[in-house]
Amino acid sequence: MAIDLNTIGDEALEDPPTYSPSASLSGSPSSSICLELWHACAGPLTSLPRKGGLVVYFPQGHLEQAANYCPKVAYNLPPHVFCRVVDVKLHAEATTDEVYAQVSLFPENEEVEKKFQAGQIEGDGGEEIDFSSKSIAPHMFCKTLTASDTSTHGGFSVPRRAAEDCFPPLDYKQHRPSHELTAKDLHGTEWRFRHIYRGQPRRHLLTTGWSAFVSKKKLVSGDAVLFLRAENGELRLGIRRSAQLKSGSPYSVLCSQRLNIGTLASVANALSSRSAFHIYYNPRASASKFIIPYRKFIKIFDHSFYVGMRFKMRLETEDAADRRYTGLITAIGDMDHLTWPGSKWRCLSVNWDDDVDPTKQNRVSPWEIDPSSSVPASRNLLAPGSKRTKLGVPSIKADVPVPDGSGFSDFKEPLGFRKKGLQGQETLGFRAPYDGIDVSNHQKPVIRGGIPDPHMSWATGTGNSVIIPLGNPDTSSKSIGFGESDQFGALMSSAGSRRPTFLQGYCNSQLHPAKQPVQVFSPSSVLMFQQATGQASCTNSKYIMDKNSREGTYFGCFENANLPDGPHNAVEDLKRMHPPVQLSRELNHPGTAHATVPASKGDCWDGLGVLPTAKSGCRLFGFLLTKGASVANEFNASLTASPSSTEDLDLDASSQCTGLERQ
Amino acid sequence: MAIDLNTIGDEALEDPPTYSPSASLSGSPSSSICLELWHACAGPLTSLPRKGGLVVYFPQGHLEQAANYCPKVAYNLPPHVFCRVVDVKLHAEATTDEVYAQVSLFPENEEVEKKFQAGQIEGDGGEEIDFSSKSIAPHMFCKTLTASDTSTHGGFSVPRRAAEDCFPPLDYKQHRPSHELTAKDLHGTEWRFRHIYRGQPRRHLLTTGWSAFVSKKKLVSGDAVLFLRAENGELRLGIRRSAQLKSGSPYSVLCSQRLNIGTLASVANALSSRSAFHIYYNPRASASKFIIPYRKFIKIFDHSFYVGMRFKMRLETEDAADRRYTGLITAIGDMDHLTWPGSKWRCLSVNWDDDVDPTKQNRVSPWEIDPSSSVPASRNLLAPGSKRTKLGVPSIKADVPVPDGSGFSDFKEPLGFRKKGLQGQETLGFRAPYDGIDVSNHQKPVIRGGIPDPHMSWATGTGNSVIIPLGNPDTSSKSIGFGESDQFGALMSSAGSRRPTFLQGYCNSQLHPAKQPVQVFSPSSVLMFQQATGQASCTNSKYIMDKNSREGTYFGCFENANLPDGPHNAVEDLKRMHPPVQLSRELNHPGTAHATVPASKGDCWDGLGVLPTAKSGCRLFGFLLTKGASVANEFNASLTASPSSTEDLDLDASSQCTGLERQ
DNA sequence: TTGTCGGCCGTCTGCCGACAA
DNA sequence: TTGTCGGCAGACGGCCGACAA
Repeated sequence: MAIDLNTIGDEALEDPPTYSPSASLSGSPSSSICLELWHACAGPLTSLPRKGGLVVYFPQGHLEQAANYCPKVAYNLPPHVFCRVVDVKLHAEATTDEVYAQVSLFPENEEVEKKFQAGQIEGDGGEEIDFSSKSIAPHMFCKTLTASDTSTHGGFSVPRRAAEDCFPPLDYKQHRPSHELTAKDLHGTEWRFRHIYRGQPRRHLLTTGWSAFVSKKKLVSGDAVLFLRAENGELRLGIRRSAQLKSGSPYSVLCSQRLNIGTLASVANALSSRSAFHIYYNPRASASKFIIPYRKFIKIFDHSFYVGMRFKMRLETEDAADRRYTGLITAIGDMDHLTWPGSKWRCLSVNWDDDVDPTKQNRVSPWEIDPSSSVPASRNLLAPGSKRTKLGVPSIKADVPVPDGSGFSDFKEPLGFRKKGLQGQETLGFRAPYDGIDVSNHQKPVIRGGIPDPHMSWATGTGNSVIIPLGNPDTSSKSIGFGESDQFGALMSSAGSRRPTFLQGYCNSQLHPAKQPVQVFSPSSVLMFQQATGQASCTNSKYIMDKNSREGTYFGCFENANLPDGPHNAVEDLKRMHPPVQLSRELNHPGTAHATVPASKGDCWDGLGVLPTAKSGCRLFGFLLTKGASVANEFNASLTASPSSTEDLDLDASSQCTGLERQ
Repeated sequence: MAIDLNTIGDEALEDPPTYSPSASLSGSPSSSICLELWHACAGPLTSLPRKGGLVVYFPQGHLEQAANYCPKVAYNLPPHVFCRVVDVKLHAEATTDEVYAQVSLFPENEEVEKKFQAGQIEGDGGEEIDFSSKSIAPHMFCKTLTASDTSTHGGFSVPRRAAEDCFPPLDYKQHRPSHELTAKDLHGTEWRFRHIYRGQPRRHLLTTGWSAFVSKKKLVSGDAVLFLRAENGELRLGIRRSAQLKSGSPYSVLCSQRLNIGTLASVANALSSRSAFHIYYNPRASASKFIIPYRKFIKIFDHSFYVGMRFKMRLETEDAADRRYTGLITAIGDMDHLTWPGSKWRCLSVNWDDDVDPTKQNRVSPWEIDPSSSVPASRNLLAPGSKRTKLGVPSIKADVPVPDGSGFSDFKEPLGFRKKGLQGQETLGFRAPYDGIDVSNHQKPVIRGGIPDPHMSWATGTGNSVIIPLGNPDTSSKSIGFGESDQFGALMSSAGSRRPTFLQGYCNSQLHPAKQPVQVFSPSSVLMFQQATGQASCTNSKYIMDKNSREGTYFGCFENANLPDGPHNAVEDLKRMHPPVQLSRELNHPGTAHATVPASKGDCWDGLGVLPTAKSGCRLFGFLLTKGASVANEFNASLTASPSSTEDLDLDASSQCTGLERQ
């Protein structure tokens, strides 16, 4: 077993994570998962939470991963669950080699969170093990299989440098040097191949044994295999299936079952009983992680996120390489307000500069992105101080900065919603509070102020975070049927700490029998609590909203529907401050300000999900050996260069049915 | 869809069962299960409860079926659960074609049971659809596959009568008449075969298409296929895998998962909340059904069951044929007294006259067997009236017959237990109460007596049923910490109805929050209740027993451990009445009385699980076409006649791995 | 009547270098 | 440097009647 401990983040070394490498459920108990191999199969962007660390768990993202297999029932779970990582186990599906991790989480209450914020808990901020490129096993390569590689006609063509680096050396003095290789897969199963150096010109090939591997693993062209030489010289062998087959394919039946079995129901159960629960995380099933280190999550409140902001983000490319893309925030708002009000999960709608959008991912979470450093200057210049004056919005309170209401465009919303809107105010969105000149002296008021600063939780939803300092907390809490005002008050005072307590705690479960709906204490979850108690449904809220503020848009179902008139009007005023004119102009011409984008071919990528990927690449020492400048070009080239190769793509050694049966 | 309604029992026609034929979960939604085919695949002995009927559900048997896959946790469930059948759905596993039924049950309370007994509920006594031979589809055949059938070398040899009866006629004037057949499997998938009549001598063969079917269904020699011609002429095609592969094989992964998911936990949940629950019943996974019509179950109290009694019983033979076996009851007692005290599930230990014991089934449930009509006379002559006198056991009460204590032999018990026993009284067992001359005038006291007759529930456990008339119910209930004496009293009075209320009701669940352990009301469950409340553990009972009565044997942990001294001594006296001498003599020579057994080769059958079955048989119109007198001989013959055929048995078209990989 | 075998032929598997991208 | 192809040989699939149980 060669687990490289140096693949673990430096800060974590004080409390070395004791990973529990584990065989898959149906595998032999003696086999164990090689961490390096697991990560190599999981992909370059995969990271894992550290055992003992504090994390935020997003049921919404979890459900998103499992959505293909189980009904979308949220069980009244809060959008953010504050947890400690009890254990992390690495697994691989026995039948498909799909990698997944079993993460055991224990729900924490806000006491721990407060202590952590106050610095009373040191060094376990939930650092995740991000397998940085330096720590990846040095002797490894990953090759996307060609039609020839997967055809029954021949063997596997090994890239020269890969063979020289990873495989035992051959005796090149011989005419056709060859020997037998042995490689272990994730389950510890050994695979033997004949490695030969032959042909004119000479090349490395795997012949005997290769086709058995292909058919047993049901590999098709476009899938990738990776070889990895461990420090003890042992060879490891993993596979990474192509992204196209990921959804809807029957090969992950078992995994789906594992995800399926009471996914969120068991979580809800664990939260109400304050017991540990287990999450199965498939790093290749969904682009976004739904367990995020608390420290990483909290950082999003140190940055401004505003519509029109440029950012960078790492994404996995078609050939499973790590690439940095750039994009533009087009809107900020709840992804599914009815079910997950105030969730930060994928609350940013984005447009990509680059022409490739692997998973059609037009929504990202704030912690996933990297604010582009070249932009803020120009953005600051655009800050419409004059507009604010021009619109004549009253400054409500001098020392409490007010988020402005611009920045949300519903240009992606269906027309049906748009028609409900009124005079261009179709949607409700909020810019980050510290954006612009007016609030420049409030860049970091959080640390200074002992006074609750609700704007820190801007993304919690626009409603309560604005209202509380303006209106009467008691009134608002009563108006929404939140009976336990002392708890609410406790929450308010806790907001005086370094950071606001927006995560959902479960500390008072003793006071409430388990039969009650899951308790939520943060303002952002008030609406959810209403739903649970049945005192007010979101439909009702929406009705009030439509009636009073005519906010009938998709994101219009906000908590502010329950506000008294005063604050509510203030919110409406805020929205008028920044009409979306400037935004939409910028969005319609994304290349104007920052022409880093090549001639956009975004439209032609819609067909990618249908066509097979004949392109291939080889990764060696983190260096992409694939030739060609653009992925798109390479893809097209392979299509035009070998039009007849599609017949090979149909070959599947495991299905040798006769013509009769095929009919 | 051709569901033959005439396959359903006649009595049920007044309320025709609306079966819900259902595709397997992962199958196509349009396909539907053919009832005839389902039953043909399930086996000749399979029966199904009727929708709307009253049944007894045995968690113990359920757990037995699922035991291969899930932990044996009984969740404090009572041994017998009285239910109404809400729905019955037929399914077939998509990947394995395993048939199973989803039975939805609703727990009933004893009120309904009482009404039913009093005749106030008519005509829904839970008749089951027993597919009697007359109702089986007339045009069907089932053939166990030979090595040649499953080899890739050739096709499928169709028995002549089968082909003439089930397949469309060929034009025999042609030299080699042939045409194409189409048959639908359980999922509605069509399979096409070339049917040809050729060879010298002429024979029917399925050639093209056959091997694809074999490899797709992963059939091996020993498995059976069955063809069935529906009334509309459509051909159906099913498979029955050989019994050898049933346990431990990976092919029923999905089914196991379905069984696994909280098998008994969900039942316990449903009982405590009085809601319906769903049972997956695999008719081929276990020999005994665990959902029994109430009427059938209650009949066991009309018959005597005593040690030494001869009986007949239908069992499925090796080649899935329905055969009648005869045997002898060797003991009567709980199968697992610790977990299921008083359970009637397989409470009879038996010895088989016949040399074949397919599932090594040495325990049966009373409703499974048919009392042999030829035996009782001789048995009555053996009734040891003289012995009773000889032992000097006092007659406790003249008009209350006393069960005698003979009849249980522990010759199958491990020695470790035996050593704990004392002077030949190693075990505690009870003969049926109406056995012998002394009680011959009590043959049917149940209907006559308005007085509670505890002996009716002889199998409920020996303790309370003996004690109650002798001792003071209040005393005994207090001594075991049964706090709710009024409920206990209610139970006692309910025992005055036509039949004793031994089934577990759940009518009072409103009074008890769900968090309490499952409520049980019958005397037989007292010990279980103790365990749940923690006031007395079975270990304690055992300790008392060892101390007072020195009953440290396997079946010694009975309720009577808690009895006051008086009745307890009576029980000890009862045990002394019939030392197991006579019984063991009879058991050691099973052939003496009824020499219906051929020269027994029982020992040589131990190896059956290892060797492949090369034997085959063909069933046509319920007539077994297989030649050969004894199954054992046939098996041996095939081994000696074709020693080289074993290489064919190894062939598996789906695994074409190279020699390299095989190593 | 039917299970197994040898004969036979067509297809598939899989190793080789040629060729070209 | 390596993806694909034609050539080639051996393995396998699968249809046939012979033979015998």
